[in-house]
Amino acid sequence: MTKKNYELTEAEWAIIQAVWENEPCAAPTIQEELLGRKSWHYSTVKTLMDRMVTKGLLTTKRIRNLIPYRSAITRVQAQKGEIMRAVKRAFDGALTPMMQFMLDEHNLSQKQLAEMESLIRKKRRRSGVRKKR
Amino acid sequence: MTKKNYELTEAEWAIIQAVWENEPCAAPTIQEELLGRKSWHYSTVKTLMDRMVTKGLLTTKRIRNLIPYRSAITRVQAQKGEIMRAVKRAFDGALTPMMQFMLDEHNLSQKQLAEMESLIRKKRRRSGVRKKR
DNA sequence: TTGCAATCTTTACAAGTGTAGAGTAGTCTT
DNA sequence: AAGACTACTCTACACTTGTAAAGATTGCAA
Repeated sequence: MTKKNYELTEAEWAIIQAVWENEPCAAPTIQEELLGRKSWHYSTVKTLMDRMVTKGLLTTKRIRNLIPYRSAITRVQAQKGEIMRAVKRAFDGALTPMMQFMLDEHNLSQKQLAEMESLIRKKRRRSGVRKKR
Repeated sequence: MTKKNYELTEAEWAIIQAVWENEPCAAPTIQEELLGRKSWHYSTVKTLMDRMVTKGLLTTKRIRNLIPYRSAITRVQAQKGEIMRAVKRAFDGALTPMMQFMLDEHNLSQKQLAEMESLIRKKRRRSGVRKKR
């Protein structure tokens, strides 16, 4: 069971998002894709991507003179990592306090609150029946 | 209106937590306080703290040979910063999706869900009356 | 007043991160 | 086959972060 926690840097987030939407894809694709948001030169993007391969965030397999990249982790994994990071640092690892904080500190609209509520209700009903996975 | 977003590093979190609980306090105090969790030497702690002063995370005012430190930001500000960081990077800045993700991906207990629900309900009632601050 | 203990200052260094220039190697076109 | 493209490789450099040793000060105790 892999429980590894991925913590991406700002730049890595930018890259991997582009990869998720284009994989398999070569570095030039990503560089172009990112233009506008990030004005990174090709070598910048390539360097970042290669480092990400080393870290296990992306994978590659050379095909002649082309190196297609793929993501090695899913968006969900990355999102989880980001949340874990926050909860660990700022809330002593306790998720509920973090969620309560969010409810308190960010004023959500009536509609958002309503959505959350129905979501929770659904969840409660389900988890009453289902065994913890 | 200052809306600055503070993003602390791991080490900075450790330090500032100790400061919040002891301020005003000198560097040696913090170093001792942290022993056990972090086996940092005095100069390590002092360096970190001084850098944090430069960054505006702590403040000081020398009194003879003593330099008492105080936090320059509140716990809530720091927590907000941490959350903002996550929501910006991983959820495109949208808070509700992030909360929904948390509900979905981390299986909270019945009790936790119930707590959340009542919290939201309370919030809804209140925000129905109150003007958005 | 001398010395010791407590505290602070200065300097350093390795690893990680953001950023990129310059050069090399396949490939396509004429 | 030579030139032009395209994609890749290598190397570098500044800044941040974690970590700390060694030296300078200050204040109190004897």
